[in-house]
Amino acid sequence: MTVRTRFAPSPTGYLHIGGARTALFNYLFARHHGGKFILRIEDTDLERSTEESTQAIFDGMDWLEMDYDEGPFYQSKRSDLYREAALKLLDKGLAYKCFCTAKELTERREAAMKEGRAPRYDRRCRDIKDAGEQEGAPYTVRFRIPEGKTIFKDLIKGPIAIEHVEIEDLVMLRSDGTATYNLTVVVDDATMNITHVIRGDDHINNTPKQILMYEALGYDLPEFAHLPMILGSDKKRLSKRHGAGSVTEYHDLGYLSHALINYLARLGWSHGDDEIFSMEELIEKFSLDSVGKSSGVFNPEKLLWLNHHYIKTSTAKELSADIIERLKKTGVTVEEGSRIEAIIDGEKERSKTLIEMVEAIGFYFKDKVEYEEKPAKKFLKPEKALAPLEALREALADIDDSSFDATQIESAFQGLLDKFELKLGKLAQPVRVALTGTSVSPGIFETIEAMGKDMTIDRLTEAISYMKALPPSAE
RNA sequence: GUCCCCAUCGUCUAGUCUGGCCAAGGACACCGCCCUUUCACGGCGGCGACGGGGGUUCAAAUCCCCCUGGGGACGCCA
Repeated sequence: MTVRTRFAPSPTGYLHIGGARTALFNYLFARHHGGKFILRIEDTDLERSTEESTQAIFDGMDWLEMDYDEGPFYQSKRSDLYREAALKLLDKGLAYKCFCTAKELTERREAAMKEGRAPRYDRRCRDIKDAGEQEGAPYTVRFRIPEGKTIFKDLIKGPIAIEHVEIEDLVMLRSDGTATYNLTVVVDDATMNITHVIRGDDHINNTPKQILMYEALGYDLPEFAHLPMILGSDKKRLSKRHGAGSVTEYHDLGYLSHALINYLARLGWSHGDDEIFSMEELIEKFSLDSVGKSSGVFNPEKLLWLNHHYIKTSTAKELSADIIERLKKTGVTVEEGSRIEAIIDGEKERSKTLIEMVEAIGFYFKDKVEYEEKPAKKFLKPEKALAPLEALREALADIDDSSFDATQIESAFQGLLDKFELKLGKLAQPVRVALTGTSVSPGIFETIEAMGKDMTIDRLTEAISYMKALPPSAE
């Protein structure tokens, strides 16, 4: 039997961290077993479902590169199927009509809560004989929960038993005739031949209800696997409060999609002491046996570390399109090619996000350098830096345009160090400030190479003028 | 309130099923040192946990029970 899993979000918001991990585990499990992964949009709640949310979910799936084999299916287009199933149960006496109004139910529930009783439906319409009298009145269809208890073996949590007295006779069809979640899920998972239902453990309590419905409808049961929740740093269920909500927001924040994938995979699942996994490795190694039972706290620091790791190990070529796009948004137009790649290579090891990288390389594209106050004051001192910088400008000008590379630049530096009897740091820092405006940048030779001869000389000239214009120092 | 689930460093986790190899390993974060033209990267080291109590056993992080703590569910939401 081929494995078939599904991700079934309701389009009432974007694809968030928790949903993305559920999708990922379904995806990995299906791929690992050479099965199918299906996307289903659970949009039976017309009030809250929106097209924007549906699109946001697609965007998230796309960004994370989780491709699905079938779907997207929309529950809103399958209402006949659900209705048919509900009517069948009604016919067989496994479901019944309930004439209680929503208002009555809410009142009773609140009263029960207040008195410390279980806020469960009291089954008052279960056996009414005079249903005929109610003819014409709106009603819902409720599933008749039988006596006994349900035990199922969860692939992650192990055996779980729930007494039926704890389960209420749930509404399957609303008074407007539309189906509710527990019915749609069962009908869809059964008719789509889902073999493994992998979802958040907030659904554990729904599982016995659904198993009972599978049985009532005569369907074969799938396997169930309930994933532990992801919590925020306050140990509360993860929400927007804890940082970015939508996964695509992480793209905007400069994260690589694979960093998020790797992070999400390791939150709740492990493979010995390994931390870094390519998608291929995840597919190869993923197993529900290695999924933990306890909930995990979302740790942005570790995500950041992974992001940094993947930036470091990406090639400049791989990053360049994204970086160029981001530069464009800051008003800088750059062509693809070796120059931007050299710039990216210089910055890869020190940028934890692509946003940081764009900020860090901004100096290459500005018309004029803006000196930060502290470094300028410290390093652009005429009495120390003026002569070396002037000499450097000449030495660099002497290098042939075609061989203006780090090696040539380094030997130009070396000549000056000997002449002025300076250590490299004493020369590199003033140069760095002159070129970048800050005291922090990649290696100075690489920076000069990436900047190019003309711009380097222009900026050295600017720094020289700047120092000359300075009032005489008291030192 | 009732039911369900869970419990190893601050966090993610290995180890738990199949008790001894665990005076508990790795990773993130943090701290220190080294490398060094700055910042990073990297290297080395440090800090730091089996929630508590009872059992079972020659032996318990590992098995059992209770307590505590945390999470979840109880909708004409999904």
